[in-house]
Amino acid sequence: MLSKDLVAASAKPLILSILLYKESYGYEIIQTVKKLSGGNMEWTDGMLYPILHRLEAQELIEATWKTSEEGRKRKYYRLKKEGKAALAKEQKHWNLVNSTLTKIWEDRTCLT
Amino acid sequence: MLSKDLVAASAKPLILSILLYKESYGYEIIQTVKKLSGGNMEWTDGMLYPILHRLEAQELIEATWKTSEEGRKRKYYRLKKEGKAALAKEQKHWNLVNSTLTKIWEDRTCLT
DNA sequence: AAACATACATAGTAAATCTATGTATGTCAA
DNA sequence: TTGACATACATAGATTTACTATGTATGTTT
Repeated sequence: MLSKDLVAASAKPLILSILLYKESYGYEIIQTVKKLSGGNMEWTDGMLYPILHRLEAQELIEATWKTSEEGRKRKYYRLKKEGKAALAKEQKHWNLVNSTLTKIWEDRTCLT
Repeated sequence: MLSKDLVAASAKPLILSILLYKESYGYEIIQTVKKLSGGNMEWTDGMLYPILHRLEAQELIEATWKTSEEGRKRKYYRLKKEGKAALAKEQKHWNLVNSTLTKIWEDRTCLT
């Protein structure tokens, strides 16, 4: 089970990344994350929806209600311009931390 | 400025990694992290000490007071066996999330 | 002797989280 | 046709967490 902290740190970049290439809605995002992670990340809807609402409040994404052919209503989220910029920043930060960790994991002499 | 979440998620693996190869103490750990990250990660002592205390309570690290040649007292932390195992787990989890993000960043077709 | 760097500690406020719960509807098998 | 299950979204509020602000102490430099 992934730590709370790691889930928290990766949720925002993951969601924004998923929405970068196509609109999606809560339920589908959960499935996408599960699939992408090889079944290791299993988000609950109760944790995702508040995050989506927050990202929407921050104007990084925006929502539209649509009705699918089967008649089911879904709230589709789309990445806004500000969201794209935020994603770039998230990506930069993640890579910074990742390279710091990688450095120490691959080369112990970096500590001296 | 790195997000709170990212700092939280990386603090534990970073500290354990630093202690894997040599004993260290709070003040020095802060400097090591700063140096390793190219100046991008600047931890405050107020956030680090509670984490060290927690890791100690979890028996992942253990502390010994020592007096340096200049007469200054320092609390040196050392990685315990359980800490090594915990680090391996942290590393595995981090890499899992990292590869999920990397996958989506490098290959948009993975979403389809 | 003042300023600064080194070194550790924690109370308590401030904030975030996400579990538990609720609503609603479509599909399919028995 | 009804019960089970999957789909789909929402949020109050208890619980947990984080870390700022503050305090102590001492060595070094100017």
